[in-house]
Amino acid sequence: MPAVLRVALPLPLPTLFDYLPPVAGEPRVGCRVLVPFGRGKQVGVVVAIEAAASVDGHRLKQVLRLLDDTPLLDAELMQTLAWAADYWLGAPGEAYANALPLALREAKPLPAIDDEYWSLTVPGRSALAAGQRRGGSQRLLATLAAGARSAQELNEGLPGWRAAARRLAAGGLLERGERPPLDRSPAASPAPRLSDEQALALATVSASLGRYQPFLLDGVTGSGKTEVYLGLIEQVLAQGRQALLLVPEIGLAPQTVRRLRERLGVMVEVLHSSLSEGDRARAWLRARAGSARVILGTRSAVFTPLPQAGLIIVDEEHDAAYKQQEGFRYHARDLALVRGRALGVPVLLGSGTPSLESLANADSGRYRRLHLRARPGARQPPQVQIVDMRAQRLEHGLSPALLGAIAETVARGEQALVFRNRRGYAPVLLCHGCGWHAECPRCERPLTLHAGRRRLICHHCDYQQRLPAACPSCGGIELKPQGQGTERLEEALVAQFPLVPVLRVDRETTRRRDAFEQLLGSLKDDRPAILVGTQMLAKGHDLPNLTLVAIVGADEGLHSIDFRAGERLAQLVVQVAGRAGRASKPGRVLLQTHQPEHPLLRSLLAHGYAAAAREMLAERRLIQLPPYSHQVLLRADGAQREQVDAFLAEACAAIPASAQWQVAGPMPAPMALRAGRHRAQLLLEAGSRAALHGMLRTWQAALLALPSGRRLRWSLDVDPIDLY
DNA sequence: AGCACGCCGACT
DNA sequence: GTCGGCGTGCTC
Repeated sequence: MPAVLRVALPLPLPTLFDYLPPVAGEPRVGCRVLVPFGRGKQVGVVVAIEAAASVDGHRLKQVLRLLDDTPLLDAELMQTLAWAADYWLGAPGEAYANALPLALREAKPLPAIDDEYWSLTVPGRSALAAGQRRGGSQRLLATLAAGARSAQELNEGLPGWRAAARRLAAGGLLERGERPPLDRSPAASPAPRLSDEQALALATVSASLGRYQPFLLDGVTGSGKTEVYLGLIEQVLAQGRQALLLVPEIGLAPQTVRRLRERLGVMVEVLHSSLSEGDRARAWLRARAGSARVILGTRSAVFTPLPQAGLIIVDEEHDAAYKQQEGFRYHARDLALVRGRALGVPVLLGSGTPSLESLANADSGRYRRLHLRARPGARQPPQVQIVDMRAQRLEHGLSPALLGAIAETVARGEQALVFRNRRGYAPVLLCHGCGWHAECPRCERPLTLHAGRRRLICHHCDYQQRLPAACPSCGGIELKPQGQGTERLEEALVAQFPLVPVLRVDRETTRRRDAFEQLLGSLKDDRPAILVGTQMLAKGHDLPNLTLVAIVGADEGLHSIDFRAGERLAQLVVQVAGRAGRASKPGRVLLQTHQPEHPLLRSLLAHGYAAAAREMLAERRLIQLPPYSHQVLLRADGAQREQVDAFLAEACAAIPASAQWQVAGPMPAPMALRAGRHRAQLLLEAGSRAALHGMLRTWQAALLALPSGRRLRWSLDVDPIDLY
């Protein structure tokens, strides 16, 4: 009886496809196959080998070609991917498509696993010694004289080296190789002395190596989490095993890579979206081969094969960047835990401001908790103080108390950071003549004034228009910016402190690749400066001379409909505040607010994040919100409101009645109109995850069958992290 | 998702 | 009389 191959194809379809085995080769589960599909061809992954097809035999086509002799995806990854597709309601093929780098989803031979290495030839050495070359060629020769380098290393250290390499290789001065030469063995630098808390955390996780155990490492920025990670990775390497380190965004990666390389003395593979597809594939394959020992990456790196897994670390586990917000809506932190269980390795979640989900898991005993409270180097926690904005005479949104504190700081030769989570000049442009304000025609939300570019821009859909000279409604010229964005704060601070450099850090000022790095790099030294910026400033570079952090207008989110607004605000405040003060210089944090008596702020400032989180958890438990209930959100958007409403009404009717779940909505989305499309949603909540999950696939199938769903866009989000 | 098939409007 | 709009259905 001929076997049938069940194949996952990279399409957003809820089904797998059956094929007859190829003429040649022995396909196994986890192998890629090239198959005919419709009029074209697709690369799929063999998910199962069955005795009988699930469709009529005459519809079966034959696999064109087996692409892998041995499975590209091992049993653990196959199992985890199937679990993930099921849990997050993904199309089966989409999970595989997310796991495989693009270059591995083509019907081509696997790229060579060894990196490209360049070294000097004997004539090359003579040429260097004779000083025959200049400029880029000379620099490249000098670099390689110290030992062969990989293309990756040269990219980092010598931009534009490739043209020089081509010239020199043509002259026989250089030679290109494929495998690491033997003379490369970067010496590991010694570990610093650990604090008692660090040593305890290290020993506790270390005792669990070799089996699954989740840990929540609670430690603010600067508390030495990274040293704990490094110590553990060192032990994992010593056991001949691999370590996977996930970070929320790659902006944090360059410094982390450098630190890992210097400390561990091994190559660190970096996997992230801005890598070239070839490099991504090579890194992925090296992990699969086991030659990559330490893998550092963002969300999608959670799919890296780990045949000799020893440890998985998720840094800044509370960060929303771990949740994919489109297509296959998986959560990399949650998936890391699933993989840890399947691989039988500990999973270490680190954060100074853990998510309420993780805190609840620690409370219930599912995670073991580790604390890093003391700051090494006897660093004092910053002193946080509320500035009541009511009844204050404001200077462009800055209170006298705040300006005074900045003045004192720069007078001492130190640096101040003004944090405002809103870019542009002003969030609203208002006509004092008639009350008209500039609004986005496609979102019906106020347009943000960007004074430098003389434009009004919608921050939701990027609609832009020129700044009107007069009110389009009454013709008056009393158009007044309302509220403050970073651009306006910068202007106000420049006017107020003409002798101090004021640097603005937001998407506008850092559009160039490494402008951000450069900007922050220039603040390393001991001169006074004032930084103004958005979220981008919340993490990243260590600024030793920064002693004052002023948070402006962060409390606006407290009125949001999203029940996670408070949690996010608390995390943001703590992360931003953590940037103040280093070693010898104590830090100070000012929180300027209209709601000084708000319970969350009071609790946060009086007792810290842990206490505030505890109160928020108690509240969530009381009103049965996550993590004490489970949610699935059906979002829909379409050109006409009626379409959207009709679809959601039918979707709602398709939910079987049960006491095990509750339905909220259909209701308009918090942004009911965005980029000209009407948006609405339906929320499903349940106390039991299993009960909820039991009905989801059936419901999804019912939704797919609804004709009203075909003319609009809709998606199901399991465990949504925001309600937008 | 991509692509074909299939019936109704403004054009060389 | 056609070219082409996107609604509908299918892909093993």
